[in-house]
Amino acid sequence: MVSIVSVAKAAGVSNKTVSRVINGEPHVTEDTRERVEKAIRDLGYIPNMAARQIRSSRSNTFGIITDYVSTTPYSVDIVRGIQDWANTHGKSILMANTGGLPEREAEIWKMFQSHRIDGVLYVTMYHRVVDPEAGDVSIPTVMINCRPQTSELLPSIEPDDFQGARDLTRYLLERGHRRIGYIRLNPILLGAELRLDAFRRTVKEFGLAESDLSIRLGMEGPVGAEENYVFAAATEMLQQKDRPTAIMSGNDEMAIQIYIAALTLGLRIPQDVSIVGFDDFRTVSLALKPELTTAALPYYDLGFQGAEWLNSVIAEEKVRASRRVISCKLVDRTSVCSVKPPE
Amino acid sequence: MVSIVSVAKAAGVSNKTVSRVINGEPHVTEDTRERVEKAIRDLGYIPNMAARQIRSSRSNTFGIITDYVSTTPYSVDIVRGIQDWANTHGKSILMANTGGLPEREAEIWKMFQSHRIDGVLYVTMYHRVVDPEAGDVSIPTVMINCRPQTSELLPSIEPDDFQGARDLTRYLLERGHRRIGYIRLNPILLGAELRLDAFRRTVKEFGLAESDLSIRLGMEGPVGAEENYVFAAATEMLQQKDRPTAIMSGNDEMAIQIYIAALTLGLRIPQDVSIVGFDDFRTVSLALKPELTTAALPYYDLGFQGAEWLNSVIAEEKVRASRRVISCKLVDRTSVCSVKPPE
DNA sequence: CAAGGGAATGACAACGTCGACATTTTTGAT
DNA sequence: ATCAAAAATGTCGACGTTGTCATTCCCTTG
Repeated sequence: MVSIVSVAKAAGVSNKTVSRVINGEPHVTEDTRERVEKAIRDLGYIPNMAARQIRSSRSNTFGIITDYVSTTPYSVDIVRGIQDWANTHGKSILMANTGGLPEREAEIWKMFQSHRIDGVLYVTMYHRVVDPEAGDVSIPTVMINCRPQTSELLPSIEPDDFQGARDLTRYLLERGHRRIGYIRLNPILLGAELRLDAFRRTVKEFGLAESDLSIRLGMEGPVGAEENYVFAAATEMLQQKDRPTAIMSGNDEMAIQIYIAALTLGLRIPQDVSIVGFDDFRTVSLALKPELTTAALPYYDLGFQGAEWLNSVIAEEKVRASRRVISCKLVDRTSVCSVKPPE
Repeated sequence: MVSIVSVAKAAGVSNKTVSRVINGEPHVTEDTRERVEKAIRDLGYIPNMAARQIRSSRSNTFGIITDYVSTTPYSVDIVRGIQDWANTHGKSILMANTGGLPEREAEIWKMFQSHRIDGVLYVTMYHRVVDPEAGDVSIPTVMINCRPQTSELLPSIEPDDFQGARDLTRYLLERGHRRIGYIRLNPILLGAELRLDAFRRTVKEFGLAESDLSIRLGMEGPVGAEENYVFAAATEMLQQKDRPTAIMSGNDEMAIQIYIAALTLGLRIPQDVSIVGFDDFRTVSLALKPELTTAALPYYDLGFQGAEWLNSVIAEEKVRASRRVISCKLVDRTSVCSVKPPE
């Protein structure tokens, strides 16, 4: 393998000079620099990160740990965001997936340490504690899309589910909807509670009574094997005498079933029922006709900013635990229409 | 940082002996081994991959290059398959995304070489040539879910779109369907042609005439910004006098629109129209009611076997180009019903 | 008890890079 | 032309590991 030494030989200079050129250090004549650069090109030399790291004890590599995230299609954008930041800042990404198995997670931390990664991005779907294995070693860590259960041990960055759901609720209220259905997300998801809470509060602030609301559980159980009540719940909800004029869906995916339930009952969307989703999972929200009005989860930004944050945590060499929240943008499409105020 | 030297000191042996213990080499007394292992535990020693690599010029790391794959939610399973194989075989995964930009791809190859990765898994959605930048350097590479355009330069592993579509077509024919609609995938996708071809041939073998078929283009244009004709095409197709009794959808995602079109026209699924998808993108296929009969793309296996293959290519140190194909499993759900044969 | 042989252990160098420091060359002011 | 300061370049060692080869130890055999 061509090393710095061969380049030095070819260019007729010392290794150190080559090193200087590679790292853009000063104190090199323009002439020498060019000669070295030519030698580098000719020999196809590429610096050896391992050797570099062994000297500097900096690997310029971030680790990503995911649990089921890579299973849930929406959140690939988190990873894309991280990659984009890393790529444009000369960092590499080492990636591993726990599949939810604690023993595998322990292995992964070990593997990461063994690569002497500079920091970890811990990406999960759940509100959970980072494995002690992790906490012991003081690798800078930023949690993305989740938060440490044990108070504020680690920095975390999350979507603002509350704000997203509040905006969506207001959106419906402003358009005259007064009987609103709500089909709940699987309660094990961190967002479930936040969204429902936002819905309840916003609606109450506006003066609606509990009896104007139809709230149903859409799903429950472990990820990948959940019980699915959405279709049944939506059907039942829409057959009520005073059926809701609008339904908020826990997420976009569940909205598919609500659409089908409504259409099967012969209801038109949005004239007879308006529907809003959550996530802006475009595979779904754009496939539905009429296209789904929803709140976009800022997955890409979560990843991008998470990586950026991790980098600064590493630079400052102290982990300032705190929580950041990124807002969800309301995406206004065509699944909602206005309702005449009651005479 | 605690190194092999500190362990040796603590255990009162030479570094080499510690090295022997770590790598499970013979010629170490049980007694010594235990003493060393204790020292390792006490000090929390973790081997330094970079140093190891510098000696052995083996990084035990695979690189994954993706283009838009990580954007398309279905294919995250490829990555999961790779990770699972890697994890259970002591390999690490370095990951990068081109976003379709050739210049970034070049950078990524450089980054990979700089980490001296052992091999590359090239994962894309398209039928395309690997960048010359890649071909020059002789890093063992396996292509997943795509194939090199220039004949058989590199090993590739793909889903058997043809077989999947043939099985699905037969499935419909066996259930008495004789007028069948087909809504085509975006032609830039490798699978589009294969699936349509399989459909056409199977139907012809069976003796149907071209006039029994309604074939429409569902989407076209660049990924992420495609024109979407599915809903319109399905609506039009289902309004024909002799409307199809079954529709094959280019993929599951497009089936959403077909469902909605059918329901909006007051047709029942499957009694009035049967529908089949492709991919088994469970987020969709299980959300649709009735649940969608479809052909499961073997994404996980593609990744898992791709990694395994790459490993053997590395071991043999010669790249035997060839193509492997993994079959698609038909997933029989409830979106199809039998049709009485014409009297 | 000596010799021989294998098992256990150790000393040392080398991998590729860069930091600390040393040396040489150039520059500029006198 | 002289000399000091600055710039350019070089030497050397260390990072953590393991391969090569040497050394020490213990056991077997005669």
